[in-house]
Amino acid sequence: MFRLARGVTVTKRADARRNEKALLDAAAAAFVESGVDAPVRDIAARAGVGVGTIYRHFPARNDLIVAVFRHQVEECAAAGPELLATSASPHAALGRWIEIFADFLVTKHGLPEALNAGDLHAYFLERLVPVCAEILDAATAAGQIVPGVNPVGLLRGVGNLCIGAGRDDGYDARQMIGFLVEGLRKA
Amino acid sequence: MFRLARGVTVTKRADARRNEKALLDAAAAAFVESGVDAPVRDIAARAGVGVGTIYRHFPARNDLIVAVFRHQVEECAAAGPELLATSASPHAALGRWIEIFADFLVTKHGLPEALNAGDLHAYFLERLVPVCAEILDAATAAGQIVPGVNPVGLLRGVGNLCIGAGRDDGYDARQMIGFLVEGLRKA
DNA sequence: GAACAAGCGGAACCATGTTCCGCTAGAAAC
DNA sequence: GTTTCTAGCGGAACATGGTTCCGCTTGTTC
Repeated sequence: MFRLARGVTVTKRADARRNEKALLDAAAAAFVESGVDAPVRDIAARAGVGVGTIYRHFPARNDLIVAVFRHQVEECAAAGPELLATSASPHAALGRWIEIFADFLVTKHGLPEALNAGDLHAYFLERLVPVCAEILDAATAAGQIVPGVNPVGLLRGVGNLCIGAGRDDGYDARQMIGFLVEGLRKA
Repeated sequence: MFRLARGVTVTKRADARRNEKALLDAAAAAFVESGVDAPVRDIAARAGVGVGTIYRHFPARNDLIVAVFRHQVEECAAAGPELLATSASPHAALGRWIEIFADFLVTKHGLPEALNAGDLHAYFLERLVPVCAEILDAATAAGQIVPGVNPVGLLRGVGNLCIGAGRDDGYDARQMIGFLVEGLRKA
């Protein structure tokens, strides 16, 4: 993998690279079809590889999940500063950003649940907390929300509220999230 | 079990009654110690019975959970009308009742998660939704909260917010629930 | 084309919920 | 007290899911 003598080769073997791509594609498809709970074996079969191959590329199931959604998390993170710059007010930016975050979660069957169980947090929160903090700071500075709102707490709260959205019982995650954001307002 | 001829006997066998009690006690203890995810086998061992016995008394794991917490759910349900009668305002009653509900969930390791997964809903929600609806109606009628808040949605939202409380990362479920209830207020 | 190890496949392992069935032992009948 | 019947029991066995392991394959280099 890391051939350092005689012409610094740092490339993986061709088949390994191919398999990793195939796995990401297969996982993405499986997640859409069966949710992020799709069994490892199914994903492996879909990609035409053995389970061992999954675990070589992604040491745990969660790592595969993170890899599949990394791009979208990145986009969500990028939306933060942009909204802050273009919105009518920091509180409006906050509301809109949370909406984007929630839309991302709500459309991924089983992701919100998984976020709580596994240690997906590591990456998802690490990437998004600073963005959330920035918006929160701006809104606080503008006197639009109560002081002392913890970005980690807010993100986890919103994530939790997304759980079970999409089952047709009378639960509207977006409405609840709306109430939560509204409740942040300074009285 | 149901001997109807010759002197209507409707009692279970003595050992069966004893085992059911032992199971409830064992489960309660296991839930406190390891959360509601405590393996069925552990509970059986604790009660000194085989797993088969659990499944005869409680057809599914969830039924055991419901049985263990039924009493506390009942208490929570009873608190509703009482609070409505004694609180300064319907919105205050709502806040306090939600607090009681949340306290119940937060102190039961893994219960909020389980509420979403299994079909625990059946009983928990069935019992609590009408109570919540009554308080909500009173608060709406008093013009203290926005109209159209769905009791099922609110209860599930609060339940979701309780997930992961008690892990010492910076998540404060009660704070988030406070924001949510505050967000219900009529602007 | 020989040699080496990166990489592979999938059987095997572990943990969990649930089912099944042969045996045990309450309790009614005498 | 004994017999008889069956409710009820224990726990092996099955299903499903994540993860590990190891002998074999094959890409890559010389």
